Amino acid sequence: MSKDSSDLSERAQLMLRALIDRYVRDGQPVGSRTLAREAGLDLSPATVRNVMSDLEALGFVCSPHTSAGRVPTVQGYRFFVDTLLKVQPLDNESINNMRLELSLDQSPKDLVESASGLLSGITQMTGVVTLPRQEHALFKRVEFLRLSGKQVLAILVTGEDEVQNRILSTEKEHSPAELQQASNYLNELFAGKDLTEVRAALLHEMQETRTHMNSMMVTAMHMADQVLEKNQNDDFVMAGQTNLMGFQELCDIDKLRKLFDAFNTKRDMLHLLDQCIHSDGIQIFIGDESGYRMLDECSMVTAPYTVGGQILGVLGVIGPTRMAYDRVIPIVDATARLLGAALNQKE
Amino acid sequence: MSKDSSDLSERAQLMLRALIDRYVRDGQPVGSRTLAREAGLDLSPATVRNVMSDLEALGFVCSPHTSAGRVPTVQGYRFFVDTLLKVQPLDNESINNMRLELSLDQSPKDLVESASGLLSGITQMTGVVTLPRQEHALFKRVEFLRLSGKQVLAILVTGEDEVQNRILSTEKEHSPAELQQASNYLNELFAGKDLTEVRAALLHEMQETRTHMNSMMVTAMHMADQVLEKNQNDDFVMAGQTNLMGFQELCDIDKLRKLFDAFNTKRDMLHLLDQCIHSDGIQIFIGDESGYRMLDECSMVTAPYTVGGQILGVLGVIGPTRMAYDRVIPIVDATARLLGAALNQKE
DNA sequence: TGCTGGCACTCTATCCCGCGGAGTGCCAAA
DNA sequence: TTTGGCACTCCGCGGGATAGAGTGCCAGCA
Repeated sequence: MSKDSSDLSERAQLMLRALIDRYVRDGQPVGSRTLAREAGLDLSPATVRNVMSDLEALGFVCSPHTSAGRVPTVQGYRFFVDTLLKVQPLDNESINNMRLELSLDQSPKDLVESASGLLSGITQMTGVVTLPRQEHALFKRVEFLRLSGKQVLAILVTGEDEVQNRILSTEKEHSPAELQQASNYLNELFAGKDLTEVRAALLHEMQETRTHMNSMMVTAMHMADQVLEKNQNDDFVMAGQTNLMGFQELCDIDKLRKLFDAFNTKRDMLHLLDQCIHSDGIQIFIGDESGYRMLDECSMVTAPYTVGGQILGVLGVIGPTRMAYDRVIPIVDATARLLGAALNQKE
Repeated sequence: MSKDSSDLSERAQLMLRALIDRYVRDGQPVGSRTLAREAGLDLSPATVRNVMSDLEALGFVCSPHTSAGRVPTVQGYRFFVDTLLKVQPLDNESINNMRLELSLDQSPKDLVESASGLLSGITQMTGVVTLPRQEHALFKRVEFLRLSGKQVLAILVTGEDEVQNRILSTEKEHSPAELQQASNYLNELFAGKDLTEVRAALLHEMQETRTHMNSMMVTAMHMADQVLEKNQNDDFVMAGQTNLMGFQELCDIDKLRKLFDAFNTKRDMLHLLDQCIHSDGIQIFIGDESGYRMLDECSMVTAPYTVGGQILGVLGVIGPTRMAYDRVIPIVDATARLLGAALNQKE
């Protein structure tokens, strides 16, 4: 038999799958006797041991100590996920229940909360969902209100009545009439475009036609620029963090603390989630693959969610490396679809 | 010696204080020998034992088992806090550092975050701060923007440029001109009043002068009512939850989980914090005094923060029952003052 | 009357020991 | 290639034994 992992004997693959199945179920190292019974291959423990030895040589399993059974390694899980895994499709009832949960009349923010709650509720692990990016939302209109002094309140209405406001500091005081002019000008110019287009148009206008602009237009452009500048929706929502406290592999207070600290570090989490937004399907980080130490004992299964083909964000599940990938993957997948659909109805 | 706790012998009080001091420091039951050394009373361990026996009879201390030292009970801490405690005033440098942290140009929301971070950072426990109530904020103006259909965006500007917006559903479609009229009317009527006054005036107007109102006024009133109705700022910010993972008394995964779940239950936490907002000074819940099971092993020290004599919210620290109250109390107190001051500058 | 030293007692934590169970690796036989 | 057998290893557990810490009580002393 070749030592090349790419054509592992079918029997060995079966055993690896059985071993992971079993280990995922009860978290104990799996011995040859158990596996012989479990794998359904009608082999003796001794034979199983030989196969296990091969799998160990390939780095797919290892034993915590001499006389314990075997445990899957990160490479083992990886191989399993990449080539052995058969996901269990979700039954319609579950999907309908999920759809129901996401179909109530909710704002995008609420939808994201619900989705994250769903993920953690169903998987009994931690759910995470980024807020939808606004880049491709439609510019509907902008209004400016004069506050005190040089402060101006900008109100940006996008998509289907999503509202954001920012307070701008202007160089001089503007009269309400001036502000009205500015907003009229911008609304005419940009109505119906999406925010990236608006941004591009803005840049273009400011560079090319600077000479043809009167002062009102300059002001308007300048304020619009400020409004769009801060328009990064870099945030996410988590749910069910405490679910992870139930797993023995995380019962160590110290690991747990690192993990929770990581959860609270927005910057790192966003960076991690950002890595998933570009792959256009399910993405799986197993153990230390994420590159973040605090997630060493954890895996993350993510999927981007889209509206009209545009990726708006990512969602996923974080749990111990020993998770039921075949169950989690379709759940993440379905949630991403349903969230996309729910957001679509709003927009 | 009388058994009445109100006039515990001075010596016994000294010992109780010494015991709590010591126990707070290292978390181990305190024995008679240690205490004899510590209390500075030049007594033999045997004498100390007699006093301890009295303290135990009074319910101020107890021993985890026959041959362990003594540990303060909730009643012990309570008596200590109520009558023995001498708070250590904060040195000016610390206060200045804190003031610095809160003096940057920040929105109220950011200030609250900073305050909560301060509390958790300095005490190495968990900080919690409610968002400032808006009830006494000044009504500055309101604007209405027509969105699609019967949706109207209401923008309420209060205090020093605090902005809130709500989306209202109206019964019929209003033209921009109608909305302008309505906002003009309300702005004239309410400018400069605080929100409770506005609410009261609104109620009064709607009941008394209904007959004299034209339809525009009715609309305006109705919309104002909707705007104010949802204006409850029921939220809080926590920081440093993971700090609590460091304490042995909470190393039990199960307790920890209950605690964290409690933290995530907004409703309960708000209810708890609400109980503190009415007492006009430092409030201390020790152990099960809060009435919430999940906080049984925890204490909470809170103080309301005020601007111009009005209580705007509560802040505090949550930590193990075994906390250095004499250190925590002045920190909570100072933070409340500083946050009040910082908010005052903004308003 | 209050303080003290002494003494017996109790309870815990820790180490060590021995043992059974589970599982492995290797080997020789089928 | 598979299998049964066998020796070996390691973990986990229960059972003393022991040391340490601390208590309660008592009798003596100021």
